[in-house]
Amino acid sequence: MPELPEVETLCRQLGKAIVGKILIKTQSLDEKLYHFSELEQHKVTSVSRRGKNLLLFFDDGRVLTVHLRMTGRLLWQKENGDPPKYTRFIMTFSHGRIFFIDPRRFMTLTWERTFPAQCGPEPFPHLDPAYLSDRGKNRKSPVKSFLLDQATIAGIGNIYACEILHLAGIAPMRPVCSIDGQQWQRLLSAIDDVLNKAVHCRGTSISDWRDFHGQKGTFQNELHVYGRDGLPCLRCGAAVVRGSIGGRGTYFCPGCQT
DNA sequence: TCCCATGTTGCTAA
DNA sequence: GTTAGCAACATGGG
Repeated sequence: MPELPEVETLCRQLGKAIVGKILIKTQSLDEKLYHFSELEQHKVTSVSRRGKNLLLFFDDGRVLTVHLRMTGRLLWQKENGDPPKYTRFIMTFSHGRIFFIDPRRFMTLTWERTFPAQCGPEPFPHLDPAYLSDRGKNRKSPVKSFLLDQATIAGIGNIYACEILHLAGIAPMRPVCSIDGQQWQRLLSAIDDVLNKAVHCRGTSISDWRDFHGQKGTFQNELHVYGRDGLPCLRCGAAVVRGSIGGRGTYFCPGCQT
């Protein structure tokens, strides 16, 4: 579910709600995971994002790294009341609670002195123009797999990879090493445009994504290819095709992505 | 019933 | 060393 724009949205909202506040209590509603009573009575000093990881820094120097995987959500609630269905973990502050909701239970929480980051550079808000083409110059793998590789770039997922390649006019199965200079420029600028716009839209609510306050994002209204197989391309009118690359559903326009 | 799913990891084989 | 493919994780929705 959550890719960079969704995690960035949560990061900003969470920062406003809990930085400087003391975590009073934690509760695990999933016996399989999450026994973090050591977090209690510590103050949150800052909140940041690394790729799709959300990082909560505490005043004892440790970091809680939250990865939402496919269906994880965080929801802030000021009032008392029952936790929503699929709530797996609860953090209680003096002024509200955070529900960690995850139907599929893939979400991971790790509590360490350092955060795990075998992540490549951040594409948001900007990426070094020379980096991508240099890293990709000898690679034969499909450019879409390259974009999804978190060690290459941190934070791009399946929806935004499809949208970025469509905006750049590049077919997703193209070998990375076949991308020419002008196409690298288009790719860079498409990464920049798509991610910045998606952050501005507070993410893509295609099925169940909601932000920290339960609101839908609006980028689902801006999608040009993702989920549009059989429908006309919004740029050239050809029918959008759904294929598979690296085992992931891949939407592209055979008319204007070459 | 079958297939799909916004993610990651680990294994196998080419 | 690369790379592609696939199962696994666990569950809901169409």
